[in-house]
Amino acid sequence: MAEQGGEDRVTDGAAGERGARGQAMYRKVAADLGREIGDGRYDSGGRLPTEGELAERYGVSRGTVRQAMALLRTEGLIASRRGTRRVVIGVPRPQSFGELLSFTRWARSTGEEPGGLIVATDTRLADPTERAQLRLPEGAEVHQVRRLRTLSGRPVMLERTVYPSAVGELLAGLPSDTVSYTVALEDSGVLFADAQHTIDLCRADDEDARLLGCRPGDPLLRERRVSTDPTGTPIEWSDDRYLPETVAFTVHSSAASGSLARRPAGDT
Amino acid sequence: MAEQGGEDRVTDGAAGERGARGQAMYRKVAADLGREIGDGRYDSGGRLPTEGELAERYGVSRGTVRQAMALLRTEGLIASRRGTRRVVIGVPRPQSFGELLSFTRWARSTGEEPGGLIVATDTRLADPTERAQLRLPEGAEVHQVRRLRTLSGRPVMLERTVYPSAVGELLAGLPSDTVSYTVALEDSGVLFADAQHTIDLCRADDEDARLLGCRPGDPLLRERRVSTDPTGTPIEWSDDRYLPETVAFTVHSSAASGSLARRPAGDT
DNA sequence: TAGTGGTCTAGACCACGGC
DNA sequence: CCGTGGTCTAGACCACTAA
Repeated sequence: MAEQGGEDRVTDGAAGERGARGQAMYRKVAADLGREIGDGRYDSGGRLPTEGELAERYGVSRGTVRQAMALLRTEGLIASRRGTRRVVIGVPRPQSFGELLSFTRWARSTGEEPGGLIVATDTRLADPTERAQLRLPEGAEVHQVRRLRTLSGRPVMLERTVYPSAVGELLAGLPSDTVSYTVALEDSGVLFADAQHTIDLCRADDEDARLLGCRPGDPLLRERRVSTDPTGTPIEWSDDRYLPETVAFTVHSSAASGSLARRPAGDT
Repeated sequence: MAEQGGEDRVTDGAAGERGARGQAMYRKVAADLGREIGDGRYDSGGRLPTEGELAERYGVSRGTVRQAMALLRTEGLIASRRGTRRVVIGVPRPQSFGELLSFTRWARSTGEEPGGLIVATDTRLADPTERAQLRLPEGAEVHQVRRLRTLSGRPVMLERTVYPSAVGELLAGLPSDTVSYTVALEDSGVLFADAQHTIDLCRADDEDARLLGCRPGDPLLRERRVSTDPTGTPIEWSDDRYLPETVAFTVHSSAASGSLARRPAGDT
């Protein structure tokens, strides 16, 4: 009767239902509840079923239900305290991690047509900042790509991304009309697992202005990001600058965990 | 030998060490490891001890160690996969949830002297947007406060915060020189548990310009936020506008959970 | 093949909220 | 007082990585 599982694809044969794609049971429970919340089955502020009820409904133990709840909590859908049932505090954000890292995926999810015009590519020695961000040794090379990103033909963002040479070599072999480097990398087995973002306001330099169609000194919303693969190895460092009125970032934070922070302006 | 615990203050008598302030054991383990990571005891990219080692070191079960690890993971300090030890991918951010919501706490943590000049207060019927954000019924009243925030006397941010009337009444009774409303509210038993933030770029209106000392139309970094208490009830809705070069926001996101999202520009 | 984390179970006691 | 979530234990099997 033991019910164990891998993250993907399960040999199965064990008891219990399983998510359609063989996902872990706690993920299925979380996904189901998230969907129900999104469908308005619970009012905002409404009470969820108890752990015991859910455990019985899905035929799992309380621990598994709690794992599902922890997921929903970090996603900002529910709040919980001892003594009372969990309550709904938010709706599912349709944004996946993939859509956050990939301009192409994000654009498509909003119904727009993404485009990318390569402005320049460059392979050279990493400077000290790049070495620090990508955790590279002295003398290491990096591959830089600058691309103008468009939504339905309209310039929206200028992207300057630096990759370690191993990743850069994969990119160099891609067809020149590749829209999404992120997707291409994932197809090559380079998986994105974590990212650290810094969001602030900056001023357009000459290149920004020329490509985005604004004037030097005009304000831009800047997102800088270091992404790492599942082994913790940095695989990209990017500086993305958006024209005003094109994008907003949303974050959930909670006393329980907290991934958002405010910092004095400065570098990195 | 059972080791259970409340979140604060524990009757104790049970086996095992406890954090100095009677915190849960898994929080102590997480805090210890976070400190060690911050002290450079593990290289970035370095491997952590195994679950078993940590369980033995602290005299707890593997489940408790895993709870601690889950915390460190959501905080962006470590990455983990099946088959290999966890690795360090980040350093502890000194920002607590409280410092994120309270300008005063944040300023002090950076060594600056925070100030707040009340520009206006207002009690009136909530407009439809405010009712939606704070989940108030038609006809409900809100209390609005506008304050100019300063760092060491220098204007930095203009804060427009709307509170439900119950909270507003608490604020109305405060001394006029109260620096931190957030701290005052917490002292009154109004606790902050969750917040949903939206970060984008906006243009200074006439009031912004007059108070912040810039010109109308100048760019500002805007953070809008709805905070809820542990019961899931919204307790504030705020629109904070920062002068450029004063602040940056940092966020960690991961494939496992994800609290950051990118959205097309628009309302809320 | 051995080491290590991912998933799950079954049961226990406790703290808190609300009736 | 009772319902509910928070914390913890002890043990199990599995999937994945690396030697």
